[in-house]
Amino acid sequence: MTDEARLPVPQRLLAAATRLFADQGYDRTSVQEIVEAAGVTKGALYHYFGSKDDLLHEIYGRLLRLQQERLDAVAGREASVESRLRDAAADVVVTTIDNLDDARIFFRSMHQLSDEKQKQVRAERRRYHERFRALIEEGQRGGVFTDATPADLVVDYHFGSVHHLSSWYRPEGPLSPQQVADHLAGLLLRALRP
Amino acid sequence: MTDEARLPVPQRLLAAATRLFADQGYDRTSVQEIVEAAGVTKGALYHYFGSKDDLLHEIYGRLLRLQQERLDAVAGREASVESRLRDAAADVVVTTIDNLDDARIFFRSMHQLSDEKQKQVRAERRRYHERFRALIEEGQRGGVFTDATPADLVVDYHFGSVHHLSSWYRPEGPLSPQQVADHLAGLLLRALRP
Amino acid sequence: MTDEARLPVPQRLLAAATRLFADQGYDRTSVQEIVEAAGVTKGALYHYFGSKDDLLHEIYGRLLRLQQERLDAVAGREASVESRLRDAAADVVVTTIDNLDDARIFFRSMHQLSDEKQKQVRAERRRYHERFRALIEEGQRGGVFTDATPADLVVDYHFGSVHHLSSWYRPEGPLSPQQVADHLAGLLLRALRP
Amino acid sequence: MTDEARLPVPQRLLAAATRLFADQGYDRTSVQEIVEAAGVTKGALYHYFGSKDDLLHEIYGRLLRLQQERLDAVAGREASVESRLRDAAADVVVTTIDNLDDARIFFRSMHQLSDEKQKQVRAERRRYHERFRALIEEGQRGGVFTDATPADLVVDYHFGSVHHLSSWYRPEGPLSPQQVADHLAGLLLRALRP
DNA sequence: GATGAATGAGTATTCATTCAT
DNA sequence: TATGAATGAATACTCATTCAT
Repeated sequence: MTDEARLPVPQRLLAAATRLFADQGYDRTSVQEIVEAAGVTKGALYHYFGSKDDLLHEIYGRLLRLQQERLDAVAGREASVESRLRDAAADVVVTTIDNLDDARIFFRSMHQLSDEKQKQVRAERRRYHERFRALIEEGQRGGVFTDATPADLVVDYHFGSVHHLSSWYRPEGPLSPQQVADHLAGLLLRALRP
Repeated sequence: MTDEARLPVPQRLLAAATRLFADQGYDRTSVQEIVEAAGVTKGALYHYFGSKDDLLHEIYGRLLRLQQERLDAVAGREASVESRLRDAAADVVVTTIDNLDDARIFFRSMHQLSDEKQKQVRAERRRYHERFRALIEEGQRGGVFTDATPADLVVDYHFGSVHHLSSWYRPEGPLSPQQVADHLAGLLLRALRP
Repeated sequence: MTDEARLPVPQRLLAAATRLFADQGYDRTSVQEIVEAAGVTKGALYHYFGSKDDLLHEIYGRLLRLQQERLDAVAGREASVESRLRDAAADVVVTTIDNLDDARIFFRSMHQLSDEKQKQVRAERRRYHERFRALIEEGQRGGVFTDATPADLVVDYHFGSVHHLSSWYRPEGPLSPQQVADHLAGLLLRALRP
Repeated sequence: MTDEARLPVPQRLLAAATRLFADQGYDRTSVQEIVEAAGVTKGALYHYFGSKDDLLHEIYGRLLRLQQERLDAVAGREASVESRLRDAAADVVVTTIDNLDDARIFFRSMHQLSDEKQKQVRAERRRYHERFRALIEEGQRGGVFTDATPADLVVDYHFGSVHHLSSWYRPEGPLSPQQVADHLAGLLLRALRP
């Protein structure tokens, strides 16, 4: 609170909204609660954001941009496809856990965005999905991964487990984010062995 | 509609609520919409259900009971642990797809249940989780599955992909429910190879 | 108030809205003021009326129907065209004064109706206008009225003065509604002398 | 727009406000819309005008001063009272049509002025009304106009039709402003024939 | 069993105005 | 002169639930 209180108003609003949306869900969080938590008035919120929906969209955008950047970096590296896929699979787990509030909102409240913004988000997610799938297909073509399962399905298999993290992962649990990431990447790579 | 119109009132309400909750989400669906879709009045709804929350809880219960029964049946069969796990993993995929509206509600609206009912649901899900985990541990102890990854994490890995089905599976897509189930069970079993 | 308090809720709301819209204008009157004046809650208002706009529309409809009926009756009588026009011209003045609140709302707030409802009202007013114009044209064809001025313009001339009544007429003034009506009808008829 | 963009800021604001008030009504037009249309900021508006109300008052003042000047000029001419009344009656029609946006605002939004400013405007209109009435009374005393109708009522009769212009006159219609003016003045003069 | 009128607390959003810069 | 962030009160409308019939 004392930390956040020093931030500029828009960031303060975004931080408050993120916490509340993650805890209570988008529909259950009122604009009034957000502005109270941020220590500003409604007028200030609507000065910076066009609507409650805009806040949600901005939270999505933040996480999407972060993960897309990291995937692009990892996938573009000079290394074996196995190594790149393992790193990509593990990295998305770590960054999801590091931004667990954002992730929880992402998977729980996406369908509460306006139709128009939902379309936009879906397009960005598709780009992410396709980049990831390309890695798998590269390995399948090279024979280092089995092609027993269509690459699309493999992507959905892995991302299901990433989404699910926000349902069960607790920071106070026995496994560090990196350990969880290594395990989940390991499962994926083993499932792809020819 | 003509089918549903013949059902007894409580079932008609449940069917209408399921469709609407799946399409719009729990919070976005008003009691008025439900009773209109079911062709009854508010008084009738409150005659059979104590609250809007009760409807949601009943929808959960229906799916949970179904999947628990099927898991118990499969896990109790006389067969190798590999065969039983493969069947259990595939079965939950098929029944999830067969009840995709219920599943969508399950994963999207659970946190909108009252705290008390949420606790109850969580307890039932834990029972399901534990039964599934026991199968994996059995295989690990017998050496037919690797124990590189803790059984708990494996369960979460698989159930992540099951939850995720309601985000991407479309009946009009190229894969039948059984085909998807076989692929996902295959991935799980391959990941568990020693 | 004691009178109105006994009326059914919808009429009570309409009476309260009429008084307030006439006094303060549509935009300056809040739904809260209306329900307080009617002694009910907002929920009750929205139970009977879909929107604030609906109240306004209903007030219009009431006056329009009344005046259309009376014009049709007068114009359809067996009498000279001069006599029928004089009666019609005077009658609309009297009923406007008798419903001065409705009339004030009519001329001051029509453009605050939703576009869709405005269209509807305009169509109904056109019907009224045309019936009135037909009387004038009948007299012009028969030579009892001059055709120096197009009938359309004559109708607008007269209705201008009718609309204007709500700006200046005061019940406590020196002229009774009937006296005002006779004078205004007299002016019209004199202006139409060949 | 390019024309207006060159005007000094206060005139630009007044021009934008006039257009918007005429189109949407005073209450439906926000200060934000006005400053955006004028290409300035809120601070600038409040630098030149004390309030939104002031803009409306200034628009009134502009039209009132114009019409008062013209009436004084016409009424003071050396000519028969018939000729002066005809010219005055026609002139107010032409200047109303030439400033139809102002006129629309005048008749539609006057009651949205603050009480104090409304009083001021009413006093100025009364002066106008009285000057016009004096012409009619002059003709009645001289026997060139009938005194069958009180002069006050005759003024209201004519001004009703002037107010009404903003409801029906369209520049693209068949009659020019001068033609409409001649017709309406003709009706008035015929109605006053002894 | 079932109705539907009524409640009352809640929702997101708008807006004229102020004021430190 | 002019900015634009911020206020605070108001706005129309929604909704789960109750209850007399």
